[in-house]
Amino acid sequence: MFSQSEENYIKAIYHLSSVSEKGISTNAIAKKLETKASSVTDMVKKLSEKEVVVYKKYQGVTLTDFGKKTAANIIRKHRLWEVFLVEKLNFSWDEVHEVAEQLEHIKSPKLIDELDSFLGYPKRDPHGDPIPDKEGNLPQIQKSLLATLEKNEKGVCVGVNDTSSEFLRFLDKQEIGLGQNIEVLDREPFDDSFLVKINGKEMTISNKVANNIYIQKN
Amino acid sequence: MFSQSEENYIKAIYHLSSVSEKGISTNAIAKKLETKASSVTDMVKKLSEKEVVVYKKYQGVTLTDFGKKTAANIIRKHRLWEVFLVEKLNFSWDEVHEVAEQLEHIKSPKLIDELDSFLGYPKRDPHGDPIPDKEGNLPQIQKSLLATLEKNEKGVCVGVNDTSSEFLRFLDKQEIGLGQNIEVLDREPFDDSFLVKINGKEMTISNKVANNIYIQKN
DNA sequence: AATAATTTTTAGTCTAGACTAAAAATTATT
DNA sequence: AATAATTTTTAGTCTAGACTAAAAATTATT
Repeated sequence: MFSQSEENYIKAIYHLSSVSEKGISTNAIAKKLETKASSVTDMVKKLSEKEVVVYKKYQGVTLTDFGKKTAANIIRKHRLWEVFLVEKLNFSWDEVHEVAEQLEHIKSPKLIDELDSFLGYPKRDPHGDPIPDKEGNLPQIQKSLLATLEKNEKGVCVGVNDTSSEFLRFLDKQEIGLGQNIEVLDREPFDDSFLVKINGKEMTISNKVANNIYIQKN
Repeated sequence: MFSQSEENYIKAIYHLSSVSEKGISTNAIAKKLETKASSVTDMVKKLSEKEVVVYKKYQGVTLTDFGKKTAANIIRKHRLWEVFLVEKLNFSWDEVHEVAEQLEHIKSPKLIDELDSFLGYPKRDPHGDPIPDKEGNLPQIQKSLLATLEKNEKGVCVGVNDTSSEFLRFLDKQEIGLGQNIEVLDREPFDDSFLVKINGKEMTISNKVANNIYIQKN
């Protein structure tokens, strides 16, 4: 059994691992968790004791298989709760994150199994991210950043990179959402912006935005 | 905003207050929370600082109006989550307590309002206890312990005193549940047991059990 | 290769919330 | 009313998890 604090570290390391592939630095973890590197060093030693991570001084940290499974389980809970909030409690996708941060720490296997069943075994959370199964397997869908599409390529919006309320509310305002068809009509070299057709509507999209929308090509 | 620990103290004091009416002793609180009186003294000073309780050394503790409202809010959350677990997630009434103990600490007014609405604004939790409204008002129904009924008195089972899984599972086994009609056919002076008819079925009930079932007389 | 800059760890503190043992206050008993 | 028993508080510790400042190690730069 892990404390909330330990769980937050495990989750942070997991998320950082999916980007960098090799040892995660204490600094990177500190930044993600808005804490200090010295606090991270302490915690990482503790997690190493508990066989959650492998840690060698000055070498950064990697999750063990046990650690990965633990992380997947926390993320499973987080994402299932997000689905619940949006589908059942009228939350919008930009409101769910901080509540799910709390709910993910609730300890009860029955609760989460029943919730999964109650929600109809959803495969994705409201931001398009896949929900790990009970064993911690996370179906990896292949998706591309909108920013990587060439002129005339088409696809469906399947996820977002930035999940901040600011970005999500921006998408709502632009009426951009999951499941919509997107076609790149043109790319503007001057500012790397995109002329796209989203759900039949033409619009210009900045490079920053294009770097935060995931597309499944078709 | 209160810590989980502070919330647990507030809740404990609230529950003890409904029994005793006057200053709650640190010892009583310690017993309820399975901690030591010295720890309680410390916490009670802190809660007094925060205007949640009135505390005079050696005089016990009483909740302020603010404290009562805070307590009612925690209990509201606890009981709404219990309804959710039973109605939506197939928990039985003896399984909900410890999960609700965790869920009651989740901080999100929207969450709890939406949950209330999603559940259809329930008035009672699965054990028959009333759910405080948003303002902290708790509709007090008048109910009597089965043990206080005279021969030939009748009523409906509306609640339980002991909410331990052991007792609740015992009631399940005896097929005794909320909403059922109960009639006292006879009282046995020898062991203070009761001969009752519950839902048409005659049975003998010990004094201990009769002291843990609430009846609304009719 | 030596030095400078950066990152990471160590050593020492702090706070919340628990604990034990002893002291102080209250309540019960003679 | 004095003493005994009980309850409550105080004083001092401990642990988890945070922090700062300094030391040590690593990495980058000349």
